[in-house]
Amino acid sequence: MQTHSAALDRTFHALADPARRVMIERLLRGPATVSDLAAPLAMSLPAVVQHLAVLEVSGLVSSEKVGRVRTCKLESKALRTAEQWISERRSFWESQFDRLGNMLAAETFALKKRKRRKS
Amino acid sequence: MQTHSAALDRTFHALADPARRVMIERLLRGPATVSDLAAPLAMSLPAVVQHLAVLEVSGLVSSEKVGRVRTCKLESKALRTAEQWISERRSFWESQFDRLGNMLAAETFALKKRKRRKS
DNA sequence: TTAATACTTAAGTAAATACTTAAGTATCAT
DNA sequence: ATGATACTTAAGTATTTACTTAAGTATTAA
Repeated sequence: MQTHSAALDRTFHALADPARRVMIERLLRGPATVSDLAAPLAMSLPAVVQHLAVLEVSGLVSSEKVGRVRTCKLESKALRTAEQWISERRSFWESQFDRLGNMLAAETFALKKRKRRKS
Repeated sequence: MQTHSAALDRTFHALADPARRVMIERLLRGPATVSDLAAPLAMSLPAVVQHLAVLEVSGLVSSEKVGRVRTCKLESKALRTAEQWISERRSFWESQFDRLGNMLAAETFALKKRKRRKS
């Protein structure tokens, strides 16, 4: 379990913006140009290019320029890594206790704590 | 598919910081006090409290104060929502094409584009 | 060759982030 | 009552974000 990961920082940060998620959504349907990505967004082209840079640095998107057109596409690896981080932790958490077990664990924890304090 | 979600913004943003992920990691093992969460982190207590606020606003963590001690615990709902957003998109993307199909789709796209341009 | 297209670069700004230190305020233990 | 504990609040700062407008630079089309 590696929680200290600059890659995860970048991926989650990239996903934390609605404009960038809209761009990802568009790329799910297939490759797109910068203009294509900009079309549904209420902001200037340079702003979109900056969002694109965040997506590329995170590894979520790659792009290539041919002629004057830059074509962007999704890279599933980063998405998979982020999903895995969450998934591993969520399933650990959910399997560890059911609703009742959770309460029992909390009691145990409180008890141990009291003992530790006294010593 | 709802990509415009302030809740997702907050959850992904909360997950984008290594200190906050360490705090989550600690909470996977069970409830913890603010001091417990602060212990492994190289920063002041107020800084930790600020991170905790981010986690609480995102819904990833809840806390309750009893006496002078605030006890924090994980809430799996937000984690599940974030995981779902990624999972839905990744599986859509991955099922849509295999490596070869992907290339074919890219060709088709380029072709359509050329036609559009000519009309 | 000229004009339009598709970005790109640069520079500036307002707001949000991630901290800090200093000074509180309730509890709890003695 | 007094001091120690466990936060809390306030206020300040450096950096990063998320934009903007203006002015480029290649390509492509006419």
